Amino acid sequence: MTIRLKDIAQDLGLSVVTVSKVLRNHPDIGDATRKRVLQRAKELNYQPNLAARSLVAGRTWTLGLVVPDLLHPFFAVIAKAISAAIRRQGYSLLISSSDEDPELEMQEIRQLLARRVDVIMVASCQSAAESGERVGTQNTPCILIDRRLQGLDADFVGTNDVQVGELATTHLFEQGCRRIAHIRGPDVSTAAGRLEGYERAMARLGLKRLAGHVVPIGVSGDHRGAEGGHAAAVRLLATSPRPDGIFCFNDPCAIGAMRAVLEAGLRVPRDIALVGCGNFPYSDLLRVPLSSVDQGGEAIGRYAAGVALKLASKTARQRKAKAELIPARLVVRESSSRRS
Amino acid sequence: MTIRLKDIAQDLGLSVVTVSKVLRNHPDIGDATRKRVLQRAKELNYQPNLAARSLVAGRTWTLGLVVPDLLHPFFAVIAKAISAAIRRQGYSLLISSSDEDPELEMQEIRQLLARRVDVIMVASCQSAAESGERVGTQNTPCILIDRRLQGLDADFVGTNDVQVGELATTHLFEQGCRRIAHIRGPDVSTAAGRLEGYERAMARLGLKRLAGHVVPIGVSGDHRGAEGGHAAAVRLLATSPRPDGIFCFNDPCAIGAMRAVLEAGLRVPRDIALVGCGNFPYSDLLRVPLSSVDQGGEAIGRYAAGVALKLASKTARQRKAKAELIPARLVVRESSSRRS
DNA sequence: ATGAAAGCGCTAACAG
DNA sequence: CTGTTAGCGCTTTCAT
Repeated sequence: MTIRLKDIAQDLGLSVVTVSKVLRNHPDIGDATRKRVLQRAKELNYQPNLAARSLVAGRTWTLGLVVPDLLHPFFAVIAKAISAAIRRQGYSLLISSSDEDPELEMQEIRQLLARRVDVIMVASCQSAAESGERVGTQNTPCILIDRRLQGLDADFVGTNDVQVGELATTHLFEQGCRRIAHIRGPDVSTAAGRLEGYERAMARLGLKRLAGHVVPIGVSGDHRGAEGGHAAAVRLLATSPRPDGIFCFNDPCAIGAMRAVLEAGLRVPRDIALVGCGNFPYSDLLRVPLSSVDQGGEAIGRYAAGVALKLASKTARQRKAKAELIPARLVVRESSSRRS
Repeated sequence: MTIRLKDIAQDLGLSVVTVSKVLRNHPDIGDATRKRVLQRAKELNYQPNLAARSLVAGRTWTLGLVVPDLLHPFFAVIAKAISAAIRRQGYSLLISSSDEDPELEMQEIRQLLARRVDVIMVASCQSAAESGERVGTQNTPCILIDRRLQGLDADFVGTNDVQVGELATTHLFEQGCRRIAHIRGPDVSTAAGRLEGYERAMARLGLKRLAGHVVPIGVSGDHRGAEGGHAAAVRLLATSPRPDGIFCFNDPCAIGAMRAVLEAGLRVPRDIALVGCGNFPYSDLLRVPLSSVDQGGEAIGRYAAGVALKLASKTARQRKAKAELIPARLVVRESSSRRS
């Protein structure tokens, strides 16, 4: 039997209210009583029933997080950072993986709503084209992570994706690349931002975007990203003139592209330089260590947690949704070092 | 305002109970009423308040999972598999990372207990030597994942670690290695099991364990595993005779060891063959693709979820704790292929 | 400084 | 078939 407020009250010949007050540090309680209660509570290892507390308080001290894939290090690091940041405040995190399936994502969100989490954070896999109204979270505050959604007025925390594209493209240029191609991602805001950054940089650098040098990855879902990157790179290798640098919209894609380039008997970075995005933990252990743009996943998680806690304490409700762009950072490795 | 049973009851001129019954498919309800209720509930997008339901039911339909590090792909895959398996039954998963800190782990477990999760699953980072009594979960059922604990009578689901050691060692032998070394892990049950497997295999194969050929990794925590593996390998390289094969207790460790070997100007696998454990997602993209023993993380997660659901439906309480060993599987790659 | 009463949203047991 | 009563464990007035 798990012990209740009532048990320790009866034990001490007090009322439940008194005990409750002591346990929540309510001021007007006699010092003697307070000590007795604290003592007994510890002895019995009393744990307040959060469900009961939630029922009356109307909040659960629980946050919800939905990510496309927990196995993906970028989302794992975000989840971990959030978890660490909210723990100290007594919050817990309900995490679910949508497996890059928009339907499943909706279902998970509904589940979180039913559980009355105080805030929902979601890295959505809904196509950016369809309006974000699908992800309605009623009056539960919602924070979009990493990927924006049209038509949903929610806070956003994610990478500055335009900057990602500019950083990568400019770097390739500086390494001597003049025919810079781009393997673009699926229809989500991150891919669009990176493409835009690529295009801006190309324009600024006075480079022409050659025919067939921007190819879509075709398959979505990072678990299949390497295959997609491979296929896309094969198409790029068939163009003429051939690219001498490729900015891949993420690391799995870049890894697949690298394989395609090497299989074609070309050298990385000499013949074709590569830059990815995500800065996978083991990027520097690859056959050719991969240059990559770091998205600052930990900072994203930390920042999102901060916003969530603010939203959860519901004082500041009804304020305008804000977007926070975490700066990206290029990590140069061998795959793009042509002038060492 | 989130809508309640009462709202839709008043709306329809019914009692709360009737509505409640309809929503839970209670049999004896008039067909007409049932339809009206269902209709209205959908219109209003009614979501039952799980907190209230939990309070009366005494269960939360929530499971807790504590892992040492969510970033670690092995634990991420387990979390993902559990999440997917329980979702269909209407359960959710509270996940927390203990950061390989025993104190934090205890704290997280307490938090989960306070939240009255139906079952706690924990991949503990408590040292195996200290008795598992620290991880007391009162009368909340507990499932140990991956790592066993002395003195705690809980279900266990994890890899057959002795088999891991035997598989790896035997394989190195078959590849022609005769001076097989082992970098052993920290004081947790998995490391002990793998060491035992190594020793059994050595004995069976008639090999002598040479002086200094079993070295501890020194640092714990997988995030620092590569450093530890590097340091350990450096020590191994200084022994005489030098090993010609190393079984590393996990992949990060093996990756560090590989770096040490290559830095010493030796070749992998020609001079020294390497086998790790964990089968990291990107193991085959390393400089020298790494042979590794796959622990069947997904199967572990699936199986643990099954046990948890059984435990949660509390019918079968008080049965004896059982251990389920998921078979390991060797994945051979270049780092140990000496006879191709 | 302490306690009695009421109620959070829901369900179980029984009555009509 | 439908509704009444009671209560899950806790907190919030409001008396005392």
